Amino acid sequence: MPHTTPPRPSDPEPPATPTAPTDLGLVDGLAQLSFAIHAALGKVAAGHDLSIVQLRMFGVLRDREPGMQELARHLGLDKSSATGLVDRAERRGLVRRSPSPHDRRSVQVALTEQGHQLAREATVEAGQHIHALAAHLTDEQRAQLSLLASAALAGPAPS
Amino acid sequence: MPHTTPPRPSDPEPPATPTAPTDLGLVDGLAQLSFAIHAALGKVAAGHDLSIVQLRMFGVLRDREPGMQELARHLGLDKSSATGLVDRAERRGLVRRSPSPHDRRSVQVALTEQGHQLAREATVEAGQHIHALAAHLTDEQRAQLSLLASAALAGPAPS
DNA sequence: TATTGTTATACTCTATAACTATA
DNA sequence: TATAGTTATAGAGTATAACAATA
Repeated sequence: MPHTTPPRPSDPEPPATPTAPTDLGLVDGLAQLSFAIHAALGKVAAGHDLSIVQLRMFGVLRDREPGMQELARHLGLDKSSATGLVDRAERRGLVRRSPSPHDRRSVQVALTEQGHQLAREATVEAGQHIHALAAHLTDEQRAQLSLLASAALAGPAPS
Repeated sequence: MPHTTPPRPSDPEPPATPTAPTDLGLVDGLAQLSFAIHAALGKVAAGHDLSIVQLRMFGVLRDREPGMQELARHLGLDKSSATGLVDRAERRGLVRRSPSPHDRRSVQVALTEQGHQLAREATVEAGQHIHALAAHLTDEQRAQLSLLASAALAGPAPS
């Protein structure tokens, strides 16, 4: 587990040498990039009084109206965890449970209009933050990075 | 509520068209890659009955013997959060608190030998997992990805 | 007065197990 | 029996506020 100290807002010392692109290596580079992105998404979420998990749930619900079990599966959680997640969002009027027309045991989870609005805003902000991370790369570098990230994800990865 | 992170005004190219297709690739690609890496690190941590945060703490303690406040700062946490973190690790014999020789208010947090052993193992495993994510890229692509990730991180930390 | 660390409190997130109501 | 969802419970992780000891 690489160290990956996240960006500290209180860091007193500005970088003395601005442009010294040291290669951290694949593992450390990706790990640190991952934490940087995670931190950025956390800020976006916090700006709307949400957690990262809530934000991911909103991402899932943008395109779907899943049942609780399916929602949990999308997020990699147990169904009981999804219950609380949806409870808290529902209390704030961001999502809604509706009875499924086909199965009386099941519910359909959907974003409310307010939830959709928030999801749209957060999507834009997340894009800005992530884009800012790559702001000083050239256009070509950004394109390459985008391509390589997609390529890595496309592979038969998981262990 | 006190979210004072406005979008970077220095962004040179605001999206002229409503739906900027070029950026969506970058943003989604990096976001998903970030989650994939996070998940991989989570598996490594879980394999040792640790959380990702504990794993990061171990990374910090590999090179340092910080005080509680400094440890918290490295992890981006409040000092009160670090108390519990260290408590739980100490109960398992993985870290140790020692009185600071210079400041009687302060303690020094250090890995025990068992903690060091675990940190070494986890480092190796994390490397393997991240490598597996990029296993089907060519050597050149991996090198590029490594370089681009480092370059992105080297830049002026945004937001 | 300021700083270091802990405690008290409250909340989110998470899983396991047990429960209900369907199927 | 099997599945969908909830509840009960327990624990980690987090922050804020208040506190004690020390600087």
